[in-house]
Amino acid sequence: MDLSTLNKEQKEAVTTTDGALLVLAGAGSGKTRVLTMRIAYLIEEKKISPYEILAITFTNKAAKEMRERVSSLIGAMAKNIQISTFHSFGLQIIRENCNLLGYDHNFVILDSDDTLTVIKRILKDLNLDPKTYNPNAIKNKISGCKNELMTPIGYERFATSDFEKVVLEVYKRYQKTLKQNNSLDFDDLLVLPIELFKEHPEILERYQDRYQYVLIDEYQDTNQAQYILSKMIAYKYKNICVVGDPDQSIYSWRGANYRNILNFEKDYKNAKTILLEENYRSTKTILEAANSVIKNNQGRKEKNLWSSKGEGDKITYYRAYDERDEAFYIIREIKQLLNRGIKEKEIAVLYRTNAQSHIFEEEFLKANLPFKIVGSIGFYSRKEIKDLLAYLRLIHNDKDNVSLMRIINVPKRGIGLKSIQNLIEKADKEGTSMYDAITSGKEAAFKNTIEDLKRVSENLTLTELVDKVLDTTGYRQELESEKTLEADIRLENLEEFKSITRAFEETYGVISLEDFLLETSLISDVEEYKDEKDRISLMTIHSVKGLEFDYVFVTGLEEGIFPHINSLMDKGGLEEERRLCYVAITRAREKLYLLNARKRMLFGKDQVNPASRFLSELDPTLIEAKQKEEPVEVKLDEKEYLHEEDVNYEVGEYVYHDVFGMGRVVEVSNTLVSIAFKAGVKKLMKNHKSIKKVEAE
DNA sequence: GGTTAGAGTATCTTC
DNA sequence: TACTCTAACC
Repeated sequence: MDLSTLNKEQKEAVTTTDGALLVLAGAGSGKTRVLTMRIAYLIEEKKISPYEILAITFTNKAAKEMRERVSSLIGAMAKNIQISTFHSFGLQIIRENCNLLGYDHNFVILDSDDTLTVIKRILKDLNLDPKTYNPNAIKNKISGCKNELMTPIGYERFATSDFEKVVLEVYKRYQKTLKQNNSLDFDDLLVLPIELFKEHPEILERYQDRYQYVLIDEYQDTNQAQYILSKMIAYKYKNICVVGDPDQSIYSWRGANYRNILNFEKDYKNAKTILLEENYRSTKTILEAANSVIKNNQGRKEKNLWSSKGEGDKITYYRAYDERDEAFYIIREIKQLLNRGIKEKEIAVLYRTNAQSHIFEEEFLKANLPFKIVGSIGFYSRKEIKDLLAYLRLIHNDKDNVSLMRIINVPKRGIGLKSIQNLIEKADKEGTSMYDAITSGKEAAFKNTIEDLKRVSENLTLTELVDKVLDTTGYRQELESEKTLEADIRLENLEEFKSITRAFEETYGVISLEDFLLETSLISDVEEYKDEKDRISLMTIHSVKGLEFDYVFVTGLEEGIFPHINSLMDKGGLEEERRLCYVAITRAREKLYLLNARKRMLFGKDQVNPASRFLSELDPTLIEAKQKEEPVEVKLDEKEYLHEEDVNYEVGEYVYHDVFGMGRVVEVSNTLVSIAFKAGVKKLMKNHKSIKKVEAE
């Protein structure tokens, strides 16, 4: 194996295979390279079976990328390595042992919306006002308990205030409800394996023997449950390698404790520590900018990150008039980059909150720039998709009261709140699920529909089942008769859902409903299934962690936005925002753009925010500032690039596009048209002037 | 039981 | 702004 491309420290990190190893890897120091090479080294040089390696990443995206990169080193064997997130690893353990844990194999996983619904329901049962007892706050508190491995009984002695006592009561009921519904939440995916291992040491030992080599990425972001879980698995052989960077710890709000990484040397007595301090990613300018910001955090271990790359371009700071102007500037700049031959996939636009993405989405669409929004304003949280999934889940697990309540009256069947309340009480009295409690009335017709679907589901592919559900429930019909733009989009999304099920069927052959539901429950983003290469990425800073781009635009650098208003109260929160800023800056390889707006629409009101403090922390010599003092005429006037009258297309029609060349229409909706170009399928505005119809010969 | 209007509130980040 | 929830009507 060729290790000659690695520096001394990297090489050491790759070849120190036995025992505990801590790799403190600064941003861009080749961390992923080390991890993937290490796995390849274990297999090729140390002759470790791929089955004996467990690699944990933080996101699905990172897991996917790691597998690809290992695969390019060692080929097909890579698919036998367990590379997954903590949550999907936990899910796997639960699936392999669900009977011991007291769950039926057809359990379902509730997402955070579902959990919130359950909590609201419980508050209602307890006759508590959700205004006094904020359901979201309760949810977070319960999740916090679970991540600290605190059961309701354990929480009892901490619950002293009135609010905490309510949380305790809700927590107790919440656990009971989940169990009754044969369902789990995200936190259970970590908690249950730990419980299992505590009660059944022999099972733990099986996993310890199975995974003799453990690697964990982004260790600074592990919470207590994840920390304990990894410790348990690695306890017997102690071949554990953790990689991380305390300066990039940005998940404390969900229980991550960056001290886990600082305490590693205490946890493993003979642990070896390797520092990776050479940055291969960014120009000196970018790196210095990152350093000048992060050094304002107190109580951090000083690092000496350096780059052998050149100075590079200065950082561009643009102070826009408002958020639209911010988008316009980015679009103008990107167009210039593209003209210079820069690829779309090398450009990223970052923001602090998902809400900021709207304006970019809108303007990018108008400007005809190909983009993808990566992140959690997910496809899967759309109403129609959640409804469809609720049907599928109920077909799969009729104990799932949450799903049942969601769709028993969607589309309208004349089953109102009163009937549902009655059903809940009946089920409660008889000690059954709501589904089983149905015996008569309009509800019985609904039950019949589900029974039919259950029956046919055994002989249909997943995609066929989806169609069947939409047809027999009348869901599709209802949307079709609406004839509104909104209904149109919903129908389009349901079609999109089928393209996902189809993709699954292509990858796995026949996929069972069970596998599909579990597989998708951990993925919030359709983009993770697609692999379109040449698009500009728009995403939150949290989702961009672990990725890198040549050109990076960091937007919304305003007090109240970034740093976010909720973080200004305490020092810890502010320091986490600063780490977030550090992560954002260090994503860029070649050039960094920093932007903010003088005035921004927030909750329907204009707000004027001062520039972010992070900007003033930057060394001014690294920056070239531009700003717009006065509001100017909107340059990208719609008339300039849109036809006034509607243009219509038919599937199969040929068109010519100013940038993408010849293409063929593959899909048409009310406002958009999908066209297959040589460069791939693009979704464009129908009325855009850059598209011209071409008569077929 | 369904519909609608008006009020109230919220978005911070994710598996 | 945009969404959700509630109360009062039909």
